[in-house]
Amino acid sequence: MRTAPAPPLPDGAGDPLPRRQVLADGVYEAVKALIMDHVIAPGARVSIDGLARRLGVSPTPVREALARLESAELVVKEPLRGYRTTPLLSLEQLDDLYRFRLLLEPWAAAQAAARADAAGAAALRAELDSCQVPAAESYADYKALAAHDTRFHVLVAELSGSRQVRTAFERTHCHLHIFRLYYDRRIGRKAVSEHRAIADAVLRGDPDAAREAMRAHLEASYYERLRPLFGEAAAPPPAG
Amino acid sequence: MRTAPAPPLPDGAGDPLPRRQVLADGVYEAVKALIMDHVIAPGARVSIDGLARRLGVSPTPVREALARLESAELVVKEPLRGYRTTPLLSLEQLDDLYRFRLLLEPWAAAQAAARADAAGAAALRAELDSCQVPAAESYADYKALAAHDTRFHVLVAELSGSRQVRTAFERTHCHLHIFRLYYDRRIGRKAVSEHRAIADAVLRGDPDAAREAMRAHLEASYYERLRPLFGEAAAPPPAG
DNA sequence: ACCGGAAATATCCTATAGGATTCATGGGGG
DNA sequence: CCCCCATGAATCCTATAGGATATTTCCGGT
Repeated sequence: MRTAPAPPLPDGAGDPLPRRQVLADGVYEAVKALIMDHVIAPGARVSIDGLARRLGVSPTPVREALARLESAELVVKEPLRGYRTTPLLSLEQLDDLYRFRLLLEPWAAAQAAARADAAGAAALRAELDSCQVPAAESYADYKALAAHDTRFHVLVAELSGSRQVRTAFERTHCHLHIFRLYYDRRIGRKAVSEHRAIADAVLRGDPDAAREAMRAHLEASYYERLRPLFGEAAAPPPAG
Repeated sequence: MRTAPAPPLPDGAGDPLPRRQVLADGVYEAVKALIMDHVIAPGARVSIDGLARRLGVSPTPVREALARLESAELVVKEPLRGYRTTPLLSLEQLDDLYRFRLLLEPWAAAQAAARADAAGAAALRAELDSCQVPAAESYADYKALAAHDTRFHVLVAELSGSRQVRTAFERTHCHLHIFRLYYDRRIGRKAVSEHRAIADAVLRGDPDAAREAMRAHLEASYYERLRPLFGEAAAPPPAG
């Protein structure tokens, strides 16, 4: 018999959970973190009982959390065989993702500019101010910047006034997959300045400028930061 | 004490399940049917233990099924208080939904036309032929037509070649919400002929015609079939 | 008669047990 | 040496039990 614990984990990841109202929620976040930080490798199997032991809970809430993670496409279920983490984004999937973002987000930015109101403007300024400090190079700052990037894009989608667009965008979990793919700590400053350009256009109520700023931001993100990860082959434009 | 069973059910809905590989899958379909057929009313509470008793299974697979149904937005969870079915689509939500569809589906139809290949063409023809027979007025035919409509639109999204677009469209579960809203048995014939116009443009490889045919289909669906359900007030265009 | 609070009931949430299936290991045959 | 099959272990899936929380019912006070 092996009472041996699961493979050793870095720092505190996977330790027994702090008390939450519902365990399944905590398990969801814990497993998401394990996958995002590559503690559980892409394509690896995810044992229900194993996770339950590792997190110190019973399999029941783990099942519920995994069912939700499946809809985020971080894991896939094979009946009677268990769950498995999805592989990292391929180049084709990355192209497809940015083609999709180019379809939705410039439209959302233009709508946000056309609909700008006081509350929205305040929220946008608050989000930008939260990242006033150019992120240092620590891991914590990295995660903070990633969180800001996520919140900013969701906020713009929100300000478009279309719940469908916002939820469709959120359900891509694109930041999750992108930051899972890779992170270059030097990208922060440029991304933040591009965000500022988008926000300026929205706050000034200029739909065309907002649309264009968002398009430029997405293309810069793709060509300058992500596409190079896949080598030097010629990069076709994701826009179809 | 009331050992009285749950509210009586029409025909066989909610009876013990036929044997499936994994119970959670069967529970998912059964509960979806209960909600779609308004056996469980919009906004009503959905008891986990109650469903388990009604379906003759234990609460464990019911939990898993409900977690998945939540991501389809047919139910919402309130921690420690249980699940509740979502209300029917409001007029604002319907507008938003069609604005979103107008953003994605005409684009998808154009892409499908530009990329048309033999396999895709065959699939498209097969789907149309499956609805050759103009649907009669029975309930079974209604469900068959609804299923065809769903498959047709998903197929066009699929043929666009963008997995993001296809899954984003599927995740709206729009047909599910629309057919839950209402169904007029006389709409079948016109919808099918509109489908044929879209398919013709795709098969002939004409992106502009495909885009336009899809746009016309969506607008007809909205203005002629759905919008009137909400009364006679002036209908503003969903396109923003 | 109406409102507020306490007991009773129902429900949710988590843990555990056991049957069924799949995966891993080791030995025998080609 | 490689392949195939049997055995054992691990895992999944479902059911059930019990503590915790929310809801309903009932009763007394104003």
